[in-house]
Amino acid sequence: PPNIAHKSDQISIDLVNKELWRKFHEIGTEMIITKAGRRMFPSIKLNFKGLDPTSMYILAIDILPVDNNRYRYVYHSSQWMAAGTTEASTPPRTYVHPDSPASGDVWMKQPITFDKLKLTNNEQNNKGHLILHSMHKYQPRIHLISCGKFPKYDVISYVPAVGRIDDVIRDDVMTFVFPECAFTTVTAYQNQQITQLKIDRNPFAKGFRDSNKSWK
Amino acid sequence: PPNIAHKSDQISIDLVNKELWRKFHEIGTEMIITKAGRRMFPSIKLNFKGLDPTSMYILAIDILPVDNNRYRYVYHSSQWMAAGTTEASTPPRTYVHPDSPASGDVWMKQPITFDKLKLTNNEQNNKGHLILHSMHKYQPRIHLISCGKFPKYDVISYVPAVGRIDDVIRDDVMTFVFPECAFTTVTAYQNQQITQLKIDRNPFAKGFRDSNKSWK
DNA sequence: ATGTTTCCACCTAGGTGAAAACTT
DNA sequence: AAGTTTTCACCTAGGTGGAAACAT
Repeated sequence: PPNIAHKSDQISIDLVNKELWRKFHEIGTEMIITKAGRRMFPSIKLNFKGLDPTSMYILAIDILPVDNNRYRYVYHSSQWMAAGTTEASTPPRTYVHPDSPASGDVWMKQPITFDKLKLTNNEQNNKGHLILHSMHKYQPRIHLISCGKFPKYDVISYVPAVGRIDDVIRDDVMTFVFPECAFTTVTAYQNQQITQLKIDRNPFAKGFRDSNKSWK
Repeated sequence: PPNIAHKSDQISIDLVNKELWRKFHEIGTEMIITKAGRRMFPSIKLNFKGLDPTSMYILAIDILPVDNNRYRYVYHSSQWMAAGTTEASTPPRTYVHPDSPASGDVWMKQPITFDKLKLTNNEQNNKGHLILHSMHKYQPRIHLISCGKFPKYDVISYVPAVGRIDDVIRDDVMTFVFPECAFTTVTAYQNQQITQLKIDRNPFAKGFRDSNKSWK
């Protein structure tokens, strides 16, 4: 259709903090989920190329279970083992990046981070957090949706509240998957290497930095 | 034109924190402006009624000088006195509310606050702050711009980056002025009653609360 | 003299992992 | 036993007015 950027454009997305993600992925990334909602660390940070500078795009993310298995962490082998299956969960929510919709211009100007996204295990959550089950493996997906030119007013960028994207026209949606962003959900860290890497890299996380002593 | 809400709709905007603004206005509201940019306190908090729930609106604010006078504060009479005129300043910037554009539904659901707006005296500011001159009197104006239905995707709300609205079609713009929001710009408070009221009401401002002693 | 800038102690607001309490 | 929730000390991030330094 006219006014809609199409897949055939040379659009590409790069995971900016790829190295950090891979460091976690080597060990086995764990994400804490809580009732109140917890950020992901690392967060997904993207670089865009090849967008039409004047077309509007909506950027969204969802997180799909990679299988129906429940996993448990086996300490002596430092591995996650499948431990039974669970029933199918409710359809995943979609988190719309708060800068959406924005012109290609805006998306390409600087790296875009999903740092406000929160994960929860509370099925009743009404704050737009993504609802996941603990002790399961998940794979985030990025969706870029082309939605034509914004009419009439030349406002540079647009930011949506948290919302859903349902019934999208598939031809205008590009989906990107970064395998290094897969993770296992937990309510408390299982692998101490993960804990240490989070403490080392997340500015908000300062555990027992010096010794093996507690704060008290 | 079709799809555009019109002035004839029974649209109204209420200043939610009217009482606080009037308390300041009685004394003579002062707003600190800095090079780096400073928030307004109070901030402008609005309630919307009568919008078309499914039409999109952009909400914006600008701040106009009320005259060409420069003012100085006369301590012994606790009054602002005109003290010479200044040349015409550059055309005022417009600050677009970061939730813009959003559907009438979203604007009406809860009070909308311009709490991210910052004022500066730096003419070279490139962060979208509103540029004002110190020791002048100003009047904020609210602009509500109807821009039709957002096409194709049913995203609930949109938030723009800081930007300008130029060349708007006047028929679709409603402008609201709250006289109690007028203020004088300063780089340091002149009237100590203003200082005290800010300290009392602004949660971020904690001056010498107990006595007349300094922190040191 | 008068107005501005810089720096800072003091706040609010909220993101962390650890530990203890709780649940099943 | 295994997993979840709650609480909390410790952080980052950033909004205040005061005081001193600076500028004109």
